[in-house]
Amino acid sequence: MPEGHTIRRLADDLTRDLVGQTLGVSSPQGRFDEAELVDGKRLVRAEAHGKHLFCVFANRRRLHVHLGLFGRVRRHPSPAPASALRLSTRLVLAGVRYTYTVTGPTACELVTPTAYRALQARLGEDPLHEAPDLAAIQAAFRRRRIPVGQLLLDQSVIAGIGNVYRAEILFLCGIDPSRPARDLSDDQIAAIFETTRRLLEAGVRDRRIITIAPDEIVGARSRLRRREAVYVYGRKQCRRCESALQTVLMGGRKLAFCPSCQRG
DNA sequence: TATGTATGGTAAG
DNA sequence: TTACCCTACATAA
Repeated sequence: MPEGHTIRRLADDLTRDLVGQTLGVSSPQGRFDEAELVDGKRLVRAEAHGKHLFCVFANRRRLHVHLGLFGRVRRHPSPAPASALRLSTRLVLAGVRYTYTVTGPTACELVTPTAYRALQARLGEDPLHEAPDLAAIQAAFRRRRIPVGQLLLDQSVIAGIGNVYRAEILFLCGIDPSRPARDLSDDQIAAIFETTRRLLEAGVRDRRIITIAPDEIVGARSRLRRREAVYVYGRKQCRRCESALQTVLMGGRKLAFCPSCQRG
């Protein structure tokens, strides 16, 4: 589930459902023992930066959640059914009408202002934020000779891209993933950035990753299977030209690309 | 029941 | 680069 769009959507949902309310905060699993420090406090704000979620409480405590690869968030009507509070549930945020539960996160902790600043400092531009700095991204590309396919997963450059979006962005921009980042033109970097923003925004709206053009969708969007919703990720053949896709391991993760559509 | 895989990240070597 | 952490689900046996 979790690339940048998921977390932004989650922050928006929490803002709508829980902000302004006094929350019951607990950890059935017991591994988030700081829960008691914000239990019974009013939630003031929920915000996303890349794949990181922050919840600020009225007592100025700040909750940091990172879902990692396995983390999942579920929303239940309050009071949550007992099945939602199973032993693997790390975090419960219980509001008036809705209760959110989190399982399997990489991080679920209260952060000090210092730790928060350190975290922000190593996160790059979030394309979903108000005024992202394109020039800073272009400068970051210039500094690196690693393959662009590897750079796109570096959260200190652009925050929020994951393995699915990486493959789709490079495809849509027609860029060979192996090209050194510093060799890309400013226009290509700008195109990568604009494509990232467009896809993430669509992901927030759709609550899922759909990268194909609207007019390519046949039938109901809800019945669109994941493999049919993308051009290259998880596929064997290019959705556009039917060429056999190539797969490389880049940044330790599988990356599929179309040798015919991505020569630039 | 066991195995493999997954939209992520950190820390050790 | 590798090992490791976190959970759920699909598929194999």
